[in-house]
Amino acid sequence: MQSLIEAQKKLLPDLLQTMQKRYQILQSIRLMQPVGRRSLSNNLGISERILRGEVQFLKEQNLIHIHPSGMTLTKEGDDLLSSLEEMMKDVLGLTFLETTLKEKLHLDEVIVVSGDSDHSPLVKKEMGRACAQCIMNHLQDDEVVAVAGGTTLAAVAEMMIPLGHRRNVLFVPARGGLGENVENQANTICAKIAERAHGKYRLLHVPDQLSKEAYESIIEEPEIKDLLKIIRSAKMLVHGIGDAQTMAERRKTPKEDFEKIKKGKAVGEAFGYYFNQKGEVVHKVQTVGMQLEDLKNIRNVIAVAGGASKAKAIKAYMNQSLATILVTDEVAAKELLREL
Amino acid sequence: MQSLIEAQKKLLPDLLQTMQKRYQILQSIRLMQPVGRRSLSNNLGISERILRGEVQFLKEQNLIHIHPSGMTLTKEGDDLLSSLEEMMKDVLGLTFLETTLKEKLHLDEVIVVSGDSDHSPLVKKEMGRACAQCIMNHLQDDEVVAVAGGTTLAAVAEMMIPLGHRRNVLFVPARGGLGENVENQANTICAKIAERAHGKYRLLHVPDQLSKEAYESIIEEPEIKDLLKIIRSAKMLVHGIGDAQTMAERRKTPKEDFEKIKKGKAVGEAFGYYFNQKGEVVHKVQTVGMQLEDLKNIRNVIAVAGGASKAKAIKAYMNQSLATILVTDEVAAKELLREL
DNA sequence: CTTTCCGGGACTTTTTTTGTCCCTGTAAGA
DNA sequence: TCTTACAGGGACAAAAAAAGTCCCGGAAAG
Repeated sequence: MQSLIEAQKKLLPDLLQTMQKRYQILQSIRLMQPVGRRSLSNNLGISERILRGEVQFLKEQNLIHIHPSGMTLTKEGDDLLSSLEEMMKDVLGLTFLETTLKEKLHLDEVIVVSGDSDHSPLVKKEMGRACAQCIMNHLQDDEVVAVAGGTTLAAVAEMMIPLGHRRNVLFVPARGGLGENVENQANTICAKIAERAHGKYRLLHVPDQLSKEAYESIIEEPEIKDLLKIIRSAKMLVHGIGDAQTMAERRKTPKEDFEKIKKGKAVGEAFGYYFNQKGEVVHKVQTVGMQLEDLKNIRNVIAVAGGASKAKAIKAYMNQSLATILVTDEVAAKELLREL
Repeated sequence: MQSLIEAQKKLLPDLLQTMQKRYQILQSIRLMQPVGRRSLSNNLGISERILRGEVQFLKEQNLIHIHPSGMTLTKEGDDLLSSLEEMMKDVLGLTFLETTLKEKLHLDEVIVVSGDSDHSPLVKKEMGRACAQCIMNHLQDDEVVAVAGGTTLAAVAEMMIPLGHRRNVLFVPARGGLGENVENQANTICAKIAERAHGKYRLLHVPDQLSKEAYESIIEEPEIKDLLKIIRSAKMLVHGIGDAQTMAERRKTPKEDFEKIKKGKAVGEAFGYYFNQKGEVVHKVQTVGMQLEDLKNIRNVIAVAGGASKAKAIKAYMNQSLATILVTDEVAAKELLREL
């Protein structure tokens, strides 16, 4: 197989290029459908005219459907895209990144999508799609899935796919409020994911920034107590990884905590924990729900994060070696590999 | 692998076409090197200008070398071509023909080259090349190879490759004169093959059309007797298959034999034996050397024949099921398959 | 009912491909 | 030694394909 590609490279050097272009177009259509030429060409950075040519071609191949409301993938196009996925990973060298990272980080699985999620929202969506697919691959009947917050998880939620045959899956937020905006809160995302997956969900309504006393009293509430128990029984946790400073700024972080994070030289953040380069916890947001020490009991801990800006954060978090699966993008993967 | 090709067909429909074109050009250069643009374009049926473009491309890819004396394959080009061979067989569906024929004809091996040797001398050469390669694949040290005559075998001789590491291989003609012209006689071809292979050879000098008495006396000659013994010890026989009528006409066939062939409804011929549709021998040219009944003792009986015109002859001969390997071309293979 | 996208038609410009003609150099045969 | 045939390649025009530009009618959403 590799030799075929090598031979083809020799015999048709621009084959790869063209193939990749069309693959990306199909991929983008899948992510944005139904979508028009203009917005698509904007997103892909291709001139509209040239995209039009490609679109016409794809239409002739019966890979896309053209509506007055926009373009959609046909069944055939969707199938083709699926079967193309692993080949393109090979072709683009993503398979190499995946296997190497998997070994070096001692993970069960690494998924790398092509591109840079810092620069293209589509790549972030694609990462979300890959993560959604990954969740489904590991999810079984009657299981609880804990979901964290953040913009990346929002992308996962947006791209979530139905549970299909899986029965009785419950989605819960991993932890209480962390000071995020509503759209990035674990609660919001959890609900959205569950809806898209056609699964059940329960939310954790606790105020942000609890005082010690309030914290201790709230965890005694029967309803909360019950839910916290469920959260700790989760078989799967899905969370993002953020740059420490960015996260601290985005959230309504109290001054003294901010100083603590700064002094501790935190570089990464995940579900309320701030890590320094060595992976040591320098600060944790005080809230209910899943705690770091619970992670070792969870079968699948899926971390999702991409973009060159997050490479350091990912690396720091990986030093904790609590995650079992990493979903990332090309630039982050390369950056990670460069540093290891 | 097949799915990759399928996907590529969808995404780049003219990929196959272009790839095949360039593959054929490379293949033809290999067969004709050193060769100029004009003769090459004539042979390929491509306009000279278009070939020129391709040639330039291939040069830029370092696949061919351009000399004042003509174009040659570079090492890289030759390697590429070799590794491309099996892929193209897959792509062009020749693998399917090979495996199907192999089963239906109960052979050890079937090799199908692309094209029609009736219409293109290059295809005949390619068949010769494939046969030469095949011979080498099965040949071992200290073995005797018996070689028949005919135009196809002449092509094999022309494309013969050196023995390489194989030691002490002896080439001998399979049978005595069959009435052919010099260039198609087993003796001539045997010598040529041996020379090209850098092997030894011995020739069988007996007149055509022997009378019974002459036949019986000649086989008592010590030198002849010795050689005949060697011929019968051959581990490999390489022969062509001809259309009965064509062969009878080409050779100086006596009237009564001609009638016999005609009345027996012979359709095929191989090393002096004429077969009817059922594979029954209706006439044999009286001469010394290998006889039909000796074939079952030979490890590798390689039959080489191509072109739609010979499909019936091949089929007839295959009913004898004495051959172990068939080297043919695409049209003959398809025709054979259609009839089976 | 208006606004906003949607696809697609039409035309020009640009680039690439292909056809045509001719030149110079080399190698083999006379 | 000279001729001849065939090698590759340069140059340029014609043709075709691709890309840029502008604009239109129609469906859907607000």
